Amino acid sequence: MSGKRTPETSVKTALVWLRRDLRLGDNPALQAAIDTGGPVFAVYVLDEKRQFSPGGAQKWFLHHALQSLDENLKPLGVLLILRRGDAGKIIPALAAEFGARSVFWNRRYAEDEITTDKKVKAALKDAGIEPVSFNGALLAEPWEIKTKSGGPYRVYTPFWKALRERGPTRRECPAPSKKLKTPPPRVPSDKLGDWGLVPIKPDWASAFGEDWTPSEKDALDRLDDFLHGAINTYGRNRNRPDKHGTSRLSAFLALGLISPLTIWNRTCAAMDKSDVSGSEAWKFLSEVAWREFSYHLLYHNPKIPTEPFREQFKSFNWRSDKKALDAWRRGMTGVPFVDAGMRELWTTGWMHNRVRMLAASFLVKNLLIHWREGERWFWETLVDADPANNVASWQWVAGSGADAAPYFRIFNPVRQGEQFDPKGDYVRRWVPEIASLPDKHLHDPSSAPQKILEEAGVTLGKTYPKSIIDLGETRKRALARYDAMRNE
DNA sequence: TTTTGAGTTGTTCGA
DNA sequence: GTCGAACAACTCAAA
Repeated sequence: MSGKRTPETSVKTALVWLRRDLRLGDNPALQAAIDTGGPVFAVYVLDEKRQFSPGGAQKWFLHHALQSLDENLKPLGVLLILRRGDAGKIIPALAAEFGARSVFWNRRYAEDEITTDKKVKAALKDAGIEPVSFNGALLAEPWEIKTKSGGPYRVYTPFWKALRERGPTRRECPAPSKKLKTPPPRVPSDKLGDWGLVPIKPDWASAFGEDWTPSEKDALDRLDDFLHGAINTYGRNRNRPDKHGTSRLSAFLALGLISPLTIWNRTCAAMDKSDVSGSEAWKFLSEVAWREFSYHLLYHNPKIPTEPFREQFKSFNWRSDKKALDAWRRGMTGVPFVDAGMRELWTTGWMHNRVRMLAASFLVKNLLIHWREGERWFWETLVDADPANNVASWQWVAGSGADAAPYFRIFNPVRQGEQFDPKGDYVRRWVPEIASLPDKHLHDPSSAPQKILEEAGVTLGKTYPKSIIDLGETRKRALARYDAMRNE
């Protein structure tokens, strides 16, 4: 080593460890690091061995988000350092190398993440470096919302009522704008391009760029657009995959390019100016609150990423069926609404929420395949994969989750299609091989007379798969298996 | 302690 | 086509 990288001892160097909070605005850890007045290093560590390390699709998003973050940090004089490996070792080592007085981060809530953070905390303390953590990810942290008897909520509606009454438990902090007085010295960083986050061959993310511009600015623009448009029809159109009825902010929330508090505050401001219908806006915020509820569940029930929330589901008799699982993943089940969703997911890294529910229901109820298989696939293919949301939502659909729907509520993808994609625009877009079928038969090609199939150029089993299961029979089978579990 | 009302997102069947 | 009931019981949260 040629000399010390350590800055003057009179200057307090700060390190901010960024994770799923890749933004400047409303970032308490970054703000605190900058407020120290000394040089600031920002570090992102990629550790693919960890449970909630971004999956394939999210890596694409991450690549662009880091690029954009770096561009935003530069004018402030904050250096973004990229490292790969065990954060438990890398962060304390870097802090020591920089002669940092403090390390700042925003808290995480999954058991595996908490374990890593505790390890880092202990190592820093041993080295005489101060670890400082903040709430940067939630409106209220899991220990801040309690039932009257002091425990965590296990049902959404009373949780939402309590959260709404309490409101966010911290203030939004503005994006830093002043250039730092003492920029930190240059430090080696991994090259983002070397991480291989963006697929090359095959380039399955080729179409992602049409839907996503992963930057903080794009997140704020999306929110702004939403608050000037779709929010006023949110209640009606949020369930319509054939329309642009949602905010499409999930991917930005998942990697923290925007905070839920910023969403909350700007939505409330739009309501106050009475530009926006209150009932529609509250409906939107209640969806943001579902994310909060999932985080609270995950924190208070650390085993739910792998174990059923409801104990009795431990004995549920899942099927294993590689062929069916594969057909589901590829969007080749022969059930148009399910296939449309699974193809949208593969092509764009995102799937409309209504379709997520019925595609998930199809896997766990009609096919009786374990929700963890679905959870794994979604983790790999969603740009918005979120440790809490993904797990809690899959368990909800499977019936093993908190506040689960009664088991007898089994989605029928044909009925759902008729209801939420009535003109078939969504299915025709993603399943073009049956696009010429008339509306009446589009969601259930097997119902079409041979003549109509021929006219539409559809040969079931050839140009488009025959449905791999009978919806009615598999529904009965699922109910029977649920009964068997209950009677054990 | 006991009681009471309620619980994101559905489907089918029969009148 | 439309409507209400049945589908199961159980657990949660608050009074």
